[in-house]
Amino acid sequence: MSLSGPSVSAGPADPLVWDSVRDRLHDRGLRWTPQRRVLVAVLAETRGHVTGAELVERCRERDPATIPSTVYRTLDVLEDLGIVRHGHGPDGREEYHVLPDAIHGHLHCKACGSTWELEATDVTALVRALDDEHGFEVDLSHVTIVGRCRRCRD
Amino acid sequence: MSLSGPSVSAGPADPLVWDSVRDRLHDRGLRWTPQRRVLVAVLAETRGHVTGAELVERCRERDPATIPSTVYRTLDVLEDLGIVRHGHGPDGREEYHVLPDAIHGHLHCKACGSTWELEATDVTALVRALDDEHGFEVDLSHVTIVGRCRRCRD
DNA sequence: TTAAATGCAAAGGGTTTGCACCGGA
DNA sequence: TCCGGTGCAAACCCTTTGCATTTAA
Repeated sequence: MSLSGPSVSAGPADPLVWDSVRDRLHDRGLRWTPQRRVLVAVLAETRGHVTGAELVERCRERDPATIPSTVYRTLDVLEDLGIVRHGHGPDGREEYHVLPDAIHGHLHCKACGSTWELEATDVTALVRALDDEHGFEVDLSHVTIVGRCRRCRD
Repeated sequence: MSLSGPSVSAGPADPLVWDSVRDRLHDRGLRWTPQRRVLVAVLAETRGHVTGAELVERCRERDPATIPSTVYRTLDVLEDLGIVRHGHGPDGREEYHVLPDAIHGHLHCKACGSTWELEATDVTALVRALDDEHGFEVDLSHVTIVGRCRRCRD
């Protein structure tokens, strides 16, 4: 488990992954537009998870003319490409995970609102048990476990 | 884990629990109104989980004059009494769990949409590991794990 | 009597949709 | 040229809030 702060942490991502987005769109006959460039740029400096609304907001910082529906439609496309995944956060909102090759879930403290990443190794036993006993295949990227963190338990 | 069907299963609950609601409200200086009677009656024949919207709908079946805000406000009160709990389902909506004395989470198949209850024993290892390693106390009633069930994995 | 609860209406928030126009390839 | 994308606006859905009115106790 790694601390990721109350909401989201950001940092530069592997440029190669993002450079390829254009080509992957072209391969499918889809287009590389200025609006998509903005969203991809935003995603490239995002680590962890963000809500759709947050992405809209960040795109607007780069291009005030950003339209929400365009962002959401592009997110759909990028999800098809496997570049983002979406799940639902503790507040029930759409939550996007960037670069799901580092698949993880989330731990959320309902007392202080902090969120931590939950790595695959943390839930190995659960994943294996559900598979063995019920044949259920867990989609970890979609998991958010709510509770209280150590500090808030006092 | 117990099968609960694609959405919700219903059945008669322990009458004693529901009879006491009136008294528990009175103990707090709160009131036993016709509208609350309707909601409690609906909850009494509900097992598992329901969304707020579903509860509004079922109340309307009994009393077409049902107002959503009243239902949601009463749900808040009942949550204070520990009679329901709420979390967030796979679609991100408010989801209420009835009679949390049988606390459980949920398994949701994103392929067929079925939902199963996840009992405490299914996640013992996870709960213990998170506690031991990170001091995190899991609120199982808030957990929904998404993935694919045995049938849909083919 | 009187604080709690209701009804109504309106706002709220994030997300989705329809449709005419625009513009990458 | 032509189909995919965009902008805009409106719709959507569930949920929450404010406020005057009603009602349980």
